[in-house]
Amino acid sequence: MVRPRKFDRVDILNRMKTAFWENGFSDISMDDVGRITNMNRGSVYNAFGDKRALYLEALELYGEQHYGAAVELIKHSKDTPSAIRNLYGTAFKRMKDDQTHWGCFMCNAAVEVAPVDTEVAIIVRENFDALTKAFLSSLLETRPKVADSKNAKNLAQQLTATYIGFNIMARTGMAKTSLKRISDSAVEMVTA
Amino acid sequence: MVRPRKFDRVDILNRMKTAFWENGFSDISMDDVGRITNMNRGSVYNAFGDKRALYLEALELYGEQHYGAAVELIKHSKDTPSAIRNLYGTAFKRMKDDQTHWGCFMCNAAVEVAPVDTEVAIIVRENFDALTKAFLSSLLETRPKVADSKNAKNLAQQLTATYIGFNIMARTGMAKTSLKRISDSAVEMVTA
DNA sequence: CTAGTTATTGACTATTCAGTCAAATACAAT
DNA sequence: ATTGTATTTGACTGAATAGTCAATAACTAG
Repeated sequence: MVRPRKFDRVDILNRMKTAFWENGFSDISMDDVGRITNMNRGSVYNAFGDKRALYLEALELYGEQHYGAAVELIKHSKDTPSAIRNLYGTAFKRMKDDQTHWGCFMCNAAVEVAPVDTEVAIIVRENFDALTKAFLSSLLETRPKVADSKNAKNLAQQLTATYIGFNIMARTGMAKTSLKRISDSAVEMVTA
Repeated sequence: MVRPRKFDRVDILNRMKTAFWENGFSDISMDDVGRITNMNRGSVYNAFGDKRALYLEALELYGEQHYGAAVELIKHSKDTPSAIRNLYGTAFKRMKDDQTHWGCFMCNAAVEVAPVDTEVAIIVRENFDALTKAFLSSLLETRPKVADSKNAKNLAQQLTATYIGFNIMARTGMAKTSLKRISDSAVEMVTA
């Protein structure tokens, strides 16, 4: 009855997730989008709306994938120190796969877009908060002594700030030996 | 002998520092620059070169002012816990003055420009490193027990990461009560 | 007062940008 | 095979972009 789509929506969003992650919102043009997705300009507008809507969907996908995975990883780690090791381990692994240093799309959105787009600001805060909550649960469940001696909520919030700072520093091309210090210190921080 | 300049170079750079800090590089046009500085387009090019050169000077000025001040503040605080209290105290004070949440120009540059401009990347890393060195000196000199029990270099690096994360989160408009947790936890971390 | 030097001015270019649209197309149900 | 419907296409628009330049203005040393 209808002409079928030539493209896979999820595949397109994954490609745009990567592109926006690397280059930000402003430095990706709709011409770039066409090249990256192999879609015609008009088809993109027909399928996704405008550039901002496309960015929003890509960012939400990133959140589900990366922050969702981080929360799960923390939840299923045997205790907070190993949760932190696992979390930073995946970040380091990604830096190896593609010699570039990408940092974190959510953090980039916080800097570039959140101040001028309340919807983006909300998404970013929600994802940060989810990470903090995961740290907090982990502490309360597996490190009650640490949680008690240090104010668990404050500590969880700082662990999120540390993770964000790590990703910003990674994006500047800072040496891995320096980056490693951050995760080591974070581990030490939650080790009774 | 020569026609004198109508403008004060330092004043112009301070204005542009604020503008780039708030809006980033891509979202400030040369028309904006003209409006912000009350300078004619051509005069800007004559005085500063191109947009990138202007951004570089503004960023370097920010580094001297803010990171320079932070390093001095840490150096002249009586110990690391109070250094951290003082550092975050100035950040909170600024957030009060202008109800907006600016975060940190250096962090914004790390995200938006550093990945595509090696000179900016170097400036950003240098400023981050200066902060880390200041934390390290403070620890070694005023908290030798903490420094010894925890690996001071790792800890100093994490304190910088925490500060960066704090500024990114501030830029998303996160509640001050949540932000306060970060600095409280950082203080707790260096309290023997 | 004049000459020499640099700053200012605003109009100009050529490019890039996000977004639009009418026409053509591909399919599947009948 | 025909028809109905959503998708694709590429040319189009108008606005915004960074950067240029020749003419003009302002000052001061002599």
